[in-house]
Amino acid sequence: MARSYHHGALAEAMVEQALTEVRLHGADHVSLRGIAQTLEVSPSAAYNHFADKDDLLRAVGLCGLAALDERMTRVVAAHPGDTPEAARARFAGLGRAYLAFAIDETHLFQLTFGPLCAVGEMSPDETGPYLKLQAALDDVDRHGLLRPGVREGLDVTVWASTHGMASLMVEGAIPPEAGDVFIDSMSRLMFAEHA
Amino acid sequence: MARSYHHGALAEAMVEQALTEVRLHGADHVSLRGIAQTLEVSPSAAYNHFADKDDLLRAVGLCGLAALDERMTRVVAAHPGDTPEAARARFAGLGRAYLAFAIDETHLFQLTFGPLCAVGEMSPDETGPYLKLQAALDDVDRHGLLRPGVREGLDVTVWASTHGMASLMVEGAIPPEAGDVFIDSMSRLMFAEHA
DNA sequence: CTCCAATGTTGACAGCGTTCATACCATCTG
DNA sequence: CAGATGGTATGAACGCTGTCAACATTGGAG
Repeated sequence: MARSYHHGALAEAMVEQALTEVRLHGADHVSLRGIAQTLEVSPSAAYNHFADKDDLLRAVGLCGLAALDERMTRVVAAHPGDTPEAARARFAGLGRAYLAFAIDETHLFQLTFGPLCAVGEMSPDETGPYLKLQAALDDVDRHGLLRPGVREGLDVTVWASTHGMASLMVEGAIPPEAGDVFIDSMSRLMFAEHA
Repeated sequence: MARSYHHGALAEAMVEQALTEVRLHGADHVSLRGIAQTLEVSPSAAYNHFADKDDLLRAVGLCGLAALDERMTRVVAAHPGDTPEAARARFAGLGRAYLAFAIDETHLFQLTFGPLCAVGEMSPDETGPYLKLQAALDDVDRHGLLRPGVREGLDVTVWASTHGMASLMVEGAIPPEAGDVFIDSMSRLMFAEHA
């Protein structure tokens, strides 16, 4: 059946193949034709499943978001409990996971948060990373760890900071080792007493 | 002379044309052939001045950096003086200018800080924006406005925050109006007494 | 068993970046 | 003033791309 006229799961296969090629060479260097050839399928077969090339790449971008979300989920799971220490560990861990994702999966990160994917227009449940960050921030606040009067707008500020740090590291403007310095700096800014 | 066989200043003309097309449609939607056609020049003429298309786009990206730098220079000039108030105004103004640039020149911002341009490998004097931010941070610190023990790593943190905010606004993930909230939030985090 | 809708193919089109051989022409040399 | 030089532009060509319309094949529902 593997050799039959119909592929059976072309859509998933194309996303997967595109995903690995994006990981290797970046979104700009993947071609629909190349993917089709690797899958031993005619180039135009893709158009039964995707509106165009960008549509396929958007699907890959969603995989990137999912991968980031998974990393963050793991971090949350690794630091359970309702103690202040756990809350702080979760928060810092989430930041580190975000940066680690950007470094490990540079190309995927660029696609996911690039112009093609328009993160801004995603459905809320696809924006897991932001929600997790919000939750961690709430926990940290609930334990009274934040400096007073600092909470307003902090969700956005923290997300922006982390995302900017990740972006600049990906572009080579800031060396990857600076990640810890950043987390520390951010902690000093936010927390009442620095650990 | 305008009709002569030799153009005379093709390189500059191409960068300029590419710049306006990037501004309008984004770097992904400009073609070397299109630019050549607009300039009434053969497509291959470009290769006397640029190694390839990416090389031309990199030049455009530098224009973006210059434009940002110019905005920031204007801000510094608009708030002269060695008073604490002026220092704070300069600092906040620089942040706002960065965000405004990203919003006004979305496509240019994406190109300048995108994968193609590799901001990280630029010569130091091309990185004016970061230097200006550093200087403003020094001023603000010299006047004792910062919360104690917060200065270490703050250059990078502030740059990352602002850049991340700009990026997320550009991608549509955060609405442009949130800029002021961000500046306020950042101020609360950094400054000893909030204005 | 037949027909349908989904899925894949074939072939073509226009456009792209890039290259190579060639033509042009301002300027410097004799 | 003649001629060589070398930077600059041209033209045609190559291989590649995304995309489309017309056609072929198939599995499954009626």
